[in-house]
Amino acid sequence: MSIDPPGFELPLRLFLGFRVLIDDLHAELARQGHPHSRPMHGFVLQAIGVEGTTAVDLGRTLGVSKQAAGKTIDTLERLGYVERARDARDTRRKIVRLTPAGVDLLTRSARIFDDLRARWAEVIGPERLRELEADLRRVTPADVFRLDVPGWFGAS
Amino acid sequence: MSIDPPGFELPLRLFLGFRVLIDDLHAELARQGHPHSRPMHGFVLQAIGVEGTTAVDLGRTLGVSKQAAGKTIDTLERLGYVERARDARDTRRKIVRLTPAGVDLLTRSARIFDDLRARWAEVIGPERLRELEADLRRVTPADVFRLDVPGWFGAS
DNA sequence: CTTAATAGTGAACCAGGTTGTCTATCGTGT
DNA sequence: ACACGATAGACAACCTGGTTCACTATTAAG
Repeated sequence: MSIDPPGFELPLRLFLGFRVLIDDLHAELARQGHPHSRPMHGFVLQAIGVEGTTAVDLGRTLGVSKQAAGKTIDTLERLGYVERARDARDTRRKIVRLTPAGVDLLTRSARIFDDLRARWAEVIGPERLRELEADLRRVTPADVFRLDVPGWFGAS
Repeated sequence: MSIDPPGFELPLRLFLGFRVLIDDLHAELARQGHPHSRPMHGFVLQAIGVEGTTAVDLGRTLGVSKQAAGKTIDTLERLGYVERARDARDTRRKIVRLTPAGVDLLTRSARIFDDLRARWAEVIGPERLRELEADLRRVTPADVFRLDVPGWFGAS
């Protein structure tokens, strides 16, 4: 490689760590009956939450337009992970709620993430893993959503 | 948040760490005369390397089709970071090479990444940072390119 | 009660990925 | 020597998912 400073490895390793976790998660989710689940879905379902939300709010949470949020909801609805219901108080709004399949996906994801974390603890040791998480917490912002990964990384 | 296991934080922190580094890099690059540089560009320029490459090879390196690589090269060419030259040995091939602007972008990125890493070292301590990198190396694959981030995270 | 703000939707557009097709050129085997 | 398969690049069509603009329906406020 031409230009390979020490600082160049750090972002790569962080991303690869993220990616390997997400890939392992979805391989396991596919085995557990969610073959069509995509990386974005879990995050969106998490952002929707058990309380439900609306397209506008979801867009705000994820940092995308309400139209983009609406399209994502369409996809999740088609996959059976969410459903839309009219709000009696405000007939403009449509509440987006998790279906049992959506809750199942979130529940399994949670357990699988715990398992993957345990595997990391076996490799690098539980203490080092706790330190790694603590260190990352100190150098990253608190705001957890607003990933807006698709688009953000784009080359345009 | 509804479902918030310990294992759920780890991938988020990894991604946020990656993202905060990349965002800071591009904020600084914009200040240093590269306002149109996007996250993907640095990785692609790195993959092209000072030796140059072809669309087919670049596609192989990045894990995308040769057509997609060609489109990315079009963009970088339009921005003035690479240029295409005919290969005298094989007139089918077009060698993609970094322009001085492309080399400048890579050089500055390298220095800025080093600076950002130094800032992390100030926050969490140099020893902890080395441990963090060593630990990540043990849980991530060696293959550094093939990010194929756009698309991989998609919600389709 | 008029008017401004908000929720959702559709259309047009853009970026960037895919596959399929096509031409030009290279390289090899007979 | 030459035919033929493999390769490089480009073009088109299509898909996804993002954007903005425009529009309707409904709520909230002056």
